[in-house]
Amino acid sequence: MNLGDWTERFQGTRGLPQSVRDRLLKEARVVRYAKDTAVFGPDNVPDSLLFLYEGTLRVSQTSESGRDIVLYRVDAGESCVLTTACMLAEEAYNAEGHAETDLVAIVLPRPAFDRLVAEEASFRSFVFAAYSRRLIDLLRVVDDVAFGRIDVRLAQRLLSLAGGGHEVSATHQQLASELGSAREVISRVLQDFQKRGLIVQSRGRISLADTAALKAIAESP
Amino acid sequence: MNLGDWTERFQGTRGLPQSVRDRLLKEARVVRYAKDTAVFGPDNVPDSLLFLYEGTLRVSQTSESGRDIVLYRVDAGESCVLTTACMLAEEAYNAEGHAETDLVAIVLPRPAFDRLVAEEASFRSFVFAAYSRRLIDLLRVVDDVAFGRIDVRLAQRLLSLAGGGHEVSATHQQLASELGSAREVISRVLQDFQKRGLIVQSRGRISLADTAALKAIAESP
DNA sequence: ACGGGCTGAGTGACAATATCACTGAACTGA
DNA sequence: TCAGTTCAGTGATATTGTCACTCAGCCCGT
Repeated sequence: MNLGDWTERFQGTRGLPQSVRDRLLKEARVVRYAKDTAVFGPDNVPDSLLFLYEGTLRVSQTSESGRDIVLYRVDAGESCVLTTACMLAEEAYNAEGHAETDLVAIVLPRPAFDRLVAEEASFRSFVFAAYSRRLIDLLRVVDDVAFGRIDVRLAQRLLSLAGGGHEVSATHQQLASELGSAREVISRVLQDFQKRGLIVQSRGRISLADTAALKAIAESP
Repeated sequence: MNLGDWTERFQGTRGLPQSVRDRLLKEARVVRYAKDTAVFGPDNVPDSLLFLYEGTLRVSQTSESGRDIVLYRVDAGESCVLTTACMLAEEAYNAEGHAETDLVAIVLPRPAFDRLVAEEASFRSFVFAAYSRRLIDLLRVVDDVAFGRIDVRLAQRLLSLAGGGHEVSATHQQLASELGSAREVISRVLQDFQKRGLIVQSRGRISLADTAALKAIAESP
C-alpha cells in the first residue's frame, strides 16, 4: 500500500532536497498498527525511528507494582524519538507505546536514520527538536507528579482528552493510569466533580457539563 | 588558563581525528564556576553545549510553589545536553544547573556544535547517547516520584550521596529537595532511621551507621 | 562571656492521597 | 437468562504533605 509522497507531511522532511526525499521514500517502510495494540515495549524494542503519519500513539511507563503513568502522546506528523533514545542507550527501560487509534507509521531503519542525520542539517534540527520536546514533556510530568494536586491534574486531563468537545471515553482506571494515581482516588474526585455539577458520569464515559469551571480548577495554583 | 588537550578526557571527543580535535581546542572556551553558584537557570539560558571537565553539576527543577526536585547530576567527563535541548526547543522550562563543587567546564558554541554533529559520526553518537541517558534518568525520576515510597527513596539517596563512604553532608531541607518532598517528612523518616540505629544525626550531617540495613531498605519493593 | 539573630531540626494537628478489602451495578456472551 | 466479567462506590487505615509553631545550636559583634 502506497501513501504517495509522505515526506510532504512532516516538518522535518518537507524541507529536504528532492534527492534525499526520494531516498527516504525508497528506504522507509510503511507499517500499520490496529487500535489498542502495542507498538513497542520492553520485550519488543524497536531499532528504527518511527514517523507517525496518522493516528495517536500513547507512551506510558509501568512500575514494578503494575501501576502506570502516561508520559506523553505522539500525534500525526510527529516522530517518536524515545524509541531511538533507548535503542541508542541500550539500557533497560520500561516505557511502552500503545496505539490509541489505528496507526499508519513510517519506519526509518537505523542506518538510513544515521545517514540522514549526518547529511541533512534540516533533518538533524528536526530530530533534535523532537528530543527537546520530549525532554520538556517529561519535565512537565515530573513537576505535575511531584507537586501537582490530583483534582487540578484530573481537570486538566479531562479537558485535554475531550479535545475541545464535551465527552471523554475512559474508565476511572484509565484516568488513574493517565495521572499515575489510583482508581479509588479518581473515583472520589470525579464524584466530587459530579456533585458540584461539573460533569455527568456514566459507565466508561464522562461528559463535561461545565468546562468553564473545570478550566478554573485546571488553572488553580 | 590552559587545560592542555582536554579532548583526551571525553569519550565523545577522544575518538575524533586530530584535525577536528585541534579545531575543538581552538573553538571551545574554558569556563569556571565557583561551588554553590548557578551555572544556568530560567533567566540565564545557555546557548552552548557544556562539557564538564571537573566537578559535579546538579540539575534541579523548581515548582511554582517553590519546592524543588533534583533531576540528575552531571559528573566530570559528561556533557549537559538539557541546556542544548531547551535552547533548541526555545520553550520555557524551569530547570536550573547548580555547581555542587568548583567546576571546570568547556563551552562549545552552537555553530561549532552543529558542525561537529554534522561531520563526525563518533561525536554524533556521543551526543545522542547523552540525550538517551538523560531521558532514561528522567524516566527513573518519574517512576520514583509517582510510585516510590519515601523511606526507600531516602535510603537510596543517602547511600548514593555518601558515595561509598559513611558520611552525608546535607540538611533535611536539602534532602527533601533531592526527592521533591517536604522537610518535615524527611525529618520524620530520618528520626525513624536513627531510632532503628541505621544512622546518627548531627546538625547538617548524617553518618550512616548500618549501610547494610539501609541497602536492604533501598532495595525493598 | 553574653545576647541577639539566624538556620536547622522537632512536633502536633490536620489535609490530601494511596492502599486494602470489600460490595454492588452494569454490561457481555453463551 | 444467567454466569462471568468489568466498572464503580465505600469504609478503614496507612502514608505523605501542609501549617503553625517551638526549641536548639551556631555565628558574630560587643
